[in-house]
Amino acid sequence: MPELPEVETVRRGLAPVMEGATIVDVDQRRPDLRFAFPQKFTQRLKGWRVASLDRRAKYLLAHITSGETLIIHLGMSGRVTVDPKATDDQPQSKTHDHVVFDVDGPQGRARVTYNDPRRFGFMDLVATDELENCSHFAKMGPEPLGNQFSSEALSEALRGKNTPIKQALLDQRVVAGLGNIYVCEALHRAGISPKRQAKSVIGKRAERLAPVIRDVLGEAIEAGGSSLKDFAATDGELGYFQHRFGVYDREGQSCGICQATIKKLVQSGRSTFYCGTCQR
DNA sequence: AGCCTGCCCTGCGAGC
DNA sequence: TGCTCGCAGGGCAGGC
Repeated sequence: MPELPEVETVRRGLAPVMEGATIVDVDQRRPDLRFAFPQKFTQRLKGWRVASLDRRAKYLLAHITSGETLIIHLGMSGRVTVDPKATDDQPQSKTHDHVVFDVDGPQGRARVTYNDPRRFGFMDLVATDELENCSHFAKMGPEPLGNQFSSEALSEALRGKNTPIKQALLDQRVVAGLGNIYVCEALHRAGISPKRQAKSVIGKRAERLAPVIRDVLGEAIEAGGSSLKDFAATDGELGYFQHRFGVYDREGQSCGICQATIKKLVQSGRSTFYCGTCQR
């Protein structure tokens, strides 16, 4: 599911109930998701407070007063919901509710539930001052909405890459947080073919692409993300950026820019949607 | 080192 | 109606 805008939408929904809240209880209902949970997962969380809620690329970060950071990755189908009214009496539990956090914060008690049918998601605990060097982030590229990201930084990261630009943008070392949807959308807006060699996206093309990546992500965050099958915000609200897709999942429909028919191809096993007329 | 493929897992829609 | 197949937003390991 979730690319950067969806994870940011989740972060914004969680922040009011999680930030400053004490983790009263953690119910870990299985030994693993995609990976095993870290050792003594629940014990390392219980009783501590969440200092702040953060995000890096597609990863949700809860900085804990113990000095560790809880890392949550939603994989493809992970979903986090908040039930502010939940009490200890008979919470209704759904299938694939794998972890339940009971928190007590400025806004009172709340139950935060992690649900993930495909279990491609995972959680980890890492020392907060080692976060940048941890395995998840050590090689990761710049945040596309941050100051480190620019057309110069982008063309530098793409320099010499003998791979289609579509695949290069999915590489989290080039820019962090893009997934299949927003790569397709950004390339369409920038008028760049997904098949173009990454190393040729320099100069004017990189100057078009970098700002467009920011725009697409920013607009998607404002729209509450894109809800295809599983994504929803923490309160169950659906995002609506999917209604603004220029190309994604629009094969056979007409391009909003030039009216040509949107095409689909498969690149390294993943669907690419594009306009063969205005993307060059 | 860079690049590619396959795979982890469940659910859902299309097609027969 | 009921099955089988292909495909899905991500990222890792193992191959070349």
